Amino acid sequence: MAKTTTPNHAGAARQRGVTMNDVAKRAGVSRTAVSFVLSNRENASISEETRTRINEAVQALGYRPNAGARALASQRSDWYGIVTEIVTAPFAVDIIKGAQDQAWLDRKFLLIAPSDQADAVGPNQGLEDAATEKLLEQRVEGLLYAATFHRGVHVPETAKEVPTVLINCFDADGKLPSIVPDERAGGRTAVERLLRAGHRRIGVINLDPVIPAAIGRLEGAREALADAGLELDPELVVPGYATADGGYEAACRILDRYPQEDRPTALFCLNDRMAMGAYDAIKERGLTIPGDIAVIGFDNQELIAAYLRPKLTTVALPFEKMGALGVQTLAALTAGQPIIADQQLVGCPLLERSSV
Amino acid sequence: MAKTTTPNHAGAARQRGVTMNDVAKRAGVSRTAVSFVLSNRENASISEETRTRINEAVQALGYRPNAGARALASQRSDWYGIVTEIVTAPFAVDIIKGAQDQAWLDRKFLLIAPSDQADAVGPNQGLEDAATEKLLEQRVEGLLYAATFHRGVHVPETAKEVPTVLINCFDADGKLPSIVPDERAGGRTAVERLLRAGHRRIGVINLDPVIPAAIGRLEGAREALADAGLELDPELVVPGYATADGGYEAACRILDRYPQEDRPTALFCLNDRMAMGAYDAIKERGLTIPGDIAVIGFDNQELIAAYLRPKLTTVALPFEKMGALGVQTLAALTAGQPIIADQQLVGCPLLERSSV
DNA sequence: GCCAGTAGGTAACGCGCGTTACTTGCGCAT
DNA sequence: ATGCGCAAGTAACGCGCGTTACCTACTGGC
Repeated sequence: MAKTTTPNHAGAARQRGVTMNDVAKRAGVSRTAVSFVLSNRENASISEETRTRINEAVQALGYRPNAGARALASQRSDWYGIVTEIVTAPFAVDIIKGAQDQAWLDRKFLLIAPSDQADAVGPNQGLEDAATEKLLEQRVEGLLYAATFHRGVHVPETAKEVPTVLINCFDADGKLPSIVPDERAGGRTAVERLLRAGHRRIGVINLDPVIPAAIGRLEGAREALADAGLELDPELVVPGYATADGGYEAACRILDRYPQEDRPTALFCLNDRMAMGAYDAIKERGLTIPGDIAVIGFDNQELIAAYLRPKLTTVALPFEKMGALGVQTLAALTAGQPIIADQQLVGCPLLERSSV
Repeated sequence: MAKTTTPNHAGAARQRGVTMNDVAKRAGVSRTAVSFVLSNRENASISEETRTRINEAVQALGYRPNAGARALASQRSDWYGIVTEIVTAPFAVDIIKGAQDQAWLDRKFLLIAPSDQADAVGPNQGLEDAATEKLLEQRVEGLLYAATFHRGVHVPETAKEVPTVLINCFDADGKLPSIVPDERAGGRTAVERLLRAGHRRIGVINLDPVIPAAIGRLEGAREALADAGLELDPELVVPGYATADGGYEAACRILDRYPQEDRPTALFCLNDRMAMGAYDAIKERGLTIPGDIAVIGFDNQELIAAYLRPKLTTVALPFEKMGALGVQTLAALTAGQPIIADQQLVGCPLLERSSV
């Protein structure tokens, strides 16, 4: 039996990688000692001298722990998974940033799985299942679901094997904890800002009235007006498609409907894209912003709000903070701690620019 | 010694997960047989009957393979890693989408690591190193580096232990393969479009002249003009900051400098943000787009280009395609295949809208 | 009646590491 | 001299799985 004893694809360029055994051998100690040093075990007793010898060996060999093996042995992966449509509809990409930053701080790794891979044609649900499945195969310790816009969603059944938190959406049928923007407070903030600038007659360019964003923001607007002893005039609330064109048309309707003295002096646009269209309508009529008409938006879509002329004052959706809070909640959940509430609301800060 | 023999955090909710052994036991076969069935080994001989019995057991128990253990045993992780600043500067997020889609098709998983974590304060380089290190600990089979804008970069030394491909950037000092947009051809495309519409006198709103995007796009513009027997008038090339304001100012300068009959009839803005500002300058002067002045942009920043009024005709940066090509190149590299070229150029398609 | 060949499996090793139980040497009080 | 306690380690098991080498019918050809 004169077989060569190199079962591993030995000739190839891929070197086997240095293991703990190599380090141990070089330092003249047992592998266990190396493991103790590398994982900083308090109680285990290793002399300062061998400790440094081991560390030197690690340096010299360029040893790098194998995360997979570590996960296998320790029964914990240090991974969270996030399944999201954001990768393909990047509007709310800051959620990922916030989540990732927070995960990094916690020494966790965030696995990002897209929820709408065109792997197989079919109803979207199946594809989310595939993404979830893939993440569970990686033995993630917790799952995050993130949506591009605030709405109710259905989460695959399999997800419930592991702690799960929803971000910018909520569980339409179950009891999963979620993190969503405080739309109502945001709407209030926007209108209060306009009132503070002296406006009494405020037009509202509304979104599709059934979505949570529209419901909440409008409710907040109503509250702010009520606090000032005013009522929201239903005639001044006009709906539009959530686009620049939609905003343009809605603004035209609202501006052309009244004689100058009855015309609203401010417009609350329920998102920045519509505000962008409203700008055009206002400028077309020879009116100035904010001199003749003040405009306030919502969402803080940087690419629009910061580049419009004049720059758009708007209420920001706290994507990054929601992402971070999602990871924090997940950490609490996996640690077995009770969570604060089923649904956590995150405030929407006002961003002052130049349109009010 | 009446110790309880449950070393695992047994009381907790976290069940141990069903393993291959469980499946084997339930199907009344050896674990090896299960492994053979699950990995679809061609040569191994398993009767059709036991095969279905095993599959039934898998279903019944809800068995899910442990990716980490599989990676450990098979010495291949099926992971690629991508290091990128895109997560925090989402302009080019489509690179991730393209890469991820392609990875998914290849049954690979893409680990996304942000390159600018504020983990420790210090020069950016160190942080990229940390991200790279973390990915290598996961034993990724290949590395991708993606930048938000086309430029030269320095890649951490450690990255070179594994096949590496750069996307939307290139190795400033070494020989790593890269995927970048064909800026020159894109510039040519833009100007050819304007020429085709009959324009002879074309103003160019330039970026910082030293960056690859500016150099390439301008060179392409020059070529297109030369093909038509024209020369690029240096006076008509005005630089500006890469913002809406910068575009506004540059457009003002260019529009106010000439009497009407000498005024350029078209503006080639080297990015869409500047085009956005140019729109304002044009409209302010009572001119129409594209009637009096045609405008063409570059980058195809959806949020701007598709929402400007009129919608902006522009040349798109092929982010998604570059991401996909990056993964394909990586696949070739890890398979030991030779790659096509050190630097692959990807074409920039024209997106016709309404501003020309 | 015997051997070769094949279908249908199984035992056992190793991947790299965490962890527990155990061993060894040594100083010190009795 | 003996026993005790502690510092400083080490041997060995198991995590879940891929893989190789082997084993046991059973069939067919001569």
